[in-house]
Amino acid sequence: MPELPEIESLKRKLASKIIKTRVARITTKRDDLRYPLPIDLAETFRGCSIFAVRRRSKYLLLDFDNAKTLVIHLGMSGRFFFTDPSSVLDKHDHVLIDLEDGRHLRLRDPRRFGMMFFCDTAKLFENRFFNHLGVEPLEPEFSSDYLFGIAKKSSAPIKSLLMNAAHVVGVGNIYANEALYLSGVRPMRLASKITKIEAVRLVENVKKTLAKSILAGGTTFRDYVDSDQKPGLYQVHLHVYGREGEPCLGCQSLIKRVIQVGRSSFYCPKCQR
DNA sequence: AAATGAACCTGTTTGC
DNA sequence: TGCAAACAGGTTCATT
Repeated sequence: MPELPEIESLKRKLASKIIKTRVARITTKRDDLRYPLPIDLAETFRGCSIFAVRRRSKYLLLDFDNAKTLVIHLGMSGRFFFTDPSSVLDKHDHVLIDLEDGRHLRLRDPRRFGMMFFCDTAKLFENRFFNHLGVEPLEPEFSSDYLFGIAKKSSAPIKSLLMNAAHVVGVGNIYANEALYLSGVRPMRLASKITKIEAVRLVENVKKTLAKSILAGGTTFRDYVDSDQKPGLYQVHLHVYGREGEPCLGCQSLIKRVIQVGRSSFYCPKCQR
C-alpha cells in the first residue's frame, strides 16, 4: 500500500496528535504478521509515554520514554488509524492501542505483510531492518552525483536501481514509474548508460514527485487512508502508473506495461528512451 | 558483490 | 453468472 509520502503524511499527523500521550493498554488480536509480534509488546509499553514520532525509509518510529522505539511497517495493505474504541472489529484488525486519554489506535492489515516490533532506541539502526539502508531521497545526500556514481557501477536497469533500498530508500513502484516518465528515461534502460543530465533530472523528479505527494497527503491508488481514515489526494497527478493502453499525456502514444523484477513498469514508448 | 526470483498473505479485478 | 487467474503500493532471504 503505502510508499514514503504516505508514511511521511501519517507521521506528521500522528506527531501532532500523540506526542506526550501515554499508552494505557495494547491488545493483540492476531500475532502472525510478516514476523510474529513480540510476546512482551503489551507489557513493554504499558503506561509509557510517546515523546517523538519519526520515519526512516517506510518505517514509522514511535519513541517512548522507556528508551524503546516501537517500529511499524504497513507492508502492502496496512493502515494505522484512530477510531472509536467501541467500533466494530474488522477481521484484519491485529493490534489495538488504547491511549490514557481515551483515544484508540488500530493496526489493520489484510495481507499481513506489515510489521510491528520494538528495540532499544539507542540501537535502532543497528538491527537488520535498518543497517543496510541507503540515503533518504529527500535529503541532500541523494544528489545527481550520488546517483550517477552508483549508476555507473551498476549492471541493473535504472528502475531496479531506484527501487533498491540499499542505494536510496522509499522510492516505491508508483514514484519510480512517475519519476522515470518525467525524466524521459525508460525503466529498463541500463543504469550504467544514464547520462549526467539524466541523473540530474531523475534526482530532481524523484524529489519533486515525493514532495508533491506529501503535500497532497499521500497517494491513494487503491486503499490508502491516513490516521483519520481519509484517503490521500495524489492519484489525480499520476502520468503513467496504472495507465497501460491509455494515451500519454504529452504525445498521445499508448502507455506500455512491462514486468521488471516481478513488478509492473509503465512507460511512454515515445517520450521515454 | 550485486542482482534476480521466490516467498510471505488476502482481496479485488479481469478474462474466459 | 461463476470460477480461475492475474494482479496489487513491500521487504527479506536464498540463489545465481
